[in-house]
Amino acid sequence: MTPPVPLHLSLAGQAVDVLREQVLTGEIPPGSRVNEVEVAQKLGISRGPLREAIRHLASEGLLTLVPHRGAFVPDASPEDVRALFELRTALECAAAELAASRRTDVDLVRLQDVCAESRRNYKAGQPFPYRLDLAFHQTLIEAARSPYIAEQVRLVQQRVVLLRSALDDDPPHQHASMDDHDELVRAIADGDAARAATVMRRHLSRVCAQMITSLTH
Amino acid sequence: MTPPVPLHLSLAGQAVDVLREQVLTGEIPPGSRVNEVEVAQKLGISRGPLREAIRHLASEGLLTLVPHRGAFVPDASPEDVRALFELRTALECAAAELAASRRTDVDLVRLQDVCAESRRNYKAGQPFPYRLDLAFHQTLIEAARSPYIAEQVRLVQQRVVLLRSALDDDPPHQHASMDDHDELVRAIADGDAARAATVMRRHLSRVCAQMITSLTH
DNA sequence: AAACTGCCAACTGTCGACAGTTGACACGTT
DNA sequence: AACGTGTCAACTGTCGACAGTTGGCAGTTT
Repeated sequence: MTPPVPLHLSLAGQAVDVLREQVLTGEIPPGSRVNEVEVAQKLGISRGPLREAIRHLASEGLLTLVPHRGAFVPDASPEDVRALFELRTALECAAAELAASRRTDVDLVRLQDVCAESRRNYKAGQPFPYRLDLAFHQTLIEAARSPYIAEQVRLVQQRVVLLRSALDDDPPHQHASMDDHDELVRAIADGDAARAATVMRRHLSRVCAQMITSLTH
Repeated sequence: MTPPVPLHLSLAGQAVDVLREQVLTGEIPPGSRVNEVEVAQKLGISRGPLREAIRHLASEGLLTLVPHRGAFVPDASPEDVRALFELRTALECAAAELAASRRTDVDLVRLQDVCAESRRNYKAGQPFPYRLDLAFHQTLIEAARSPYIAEQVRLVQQRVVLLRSALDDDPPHQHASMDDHDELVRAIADGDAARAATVMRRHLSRVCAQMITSLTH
């Protein structure tokens, strides 16, 4: 029944998926260590594939390796957050510019749909789910049609998820984010690359500040 | 005495250095495969550490992995070059802006030194060595003081080195590059972030075009 | 009591061997 | 002769075991 093999990712690949999930959800908390034999047994695999998975996640920035000590889940300082957002800003501003000049009409519809769903959710009293924020930025990246930038944005967003601590809880911030998204879509709809970049920069600057304050309190 | 251990990199780490060198110099030509047992024997190590090294280089984009087939040195299409330079432009334009606003005086001196040495070299009839071009961009990145951007630029530059095919041979292009560098330094000296970004964008656009033409001919 | 020294357990780094898959070659069929 | 099939060698994926290093703990000294 199950497809013979194609679904059957290598053990290392499966381990990457499981570990990534556990790190991003905080099931393996920041600062803690990853014991190779212990985790390998828990996953029912040998240490070889698990090591491969660990190194892979380390290359994505989700783990940090210390020689002869093992792999640790990094916990971030405000300075780290600031530096990481400088990278994110560089990438996503460029993506916003490209999206403004390359977008198709279906790209535009997709972006508007995500924004609309966010509004609906919000008005229904629900918080602005991080899921929809991710979806918006993801859709924008696809509209930019720049595979290398897209890949890097994906990695950076992952690291942001790793550091984010309850960003969903601040209604004024949520409202501002949704406004930013709407304004971004308008700029992209107009094909105004410069304005798209400007709005994106302001948006990420706000998000970064919010993260740092919620990190230090 | 040699420090007790720190010099003693892990076998995997040593393998990474050796392999990276061989890939970047073309000693292992693009399109060719990396045989695990063969290379492991040649390096005098086991397959374990070598596999780790291969995966690491793959995460840097210097090798591409194919399940059950092995690791290959990627050879690029013009479309790849264009997409890669979109990423490079995003990163280095941001770096140029940051450098313009954060540079210290010694940063400025270093940049001017590199430019001066390039000029001297060029007037002496020598070609503009790629080494100095790398040095310039490296110095600019350091002046930007943004560690995450710096790391990504390093990785992208590496991939550019991998694709570049005799860029040193076109004198007009070299001249234009040196002019671009000089103008960049002036913008950074003035603290003019917007102009620095503009010049960097034009510079990389030129380099990209040059690479694509020299790739297709 | 504080500091130093030597030992020990736990864990990572490395190795060699086995199992499963892939692509190619040879053979047989139409 | 072209095509389909079966077999095989080569290589990657995975495993279990050994060696070297690290950090901590107990014992000793001042």
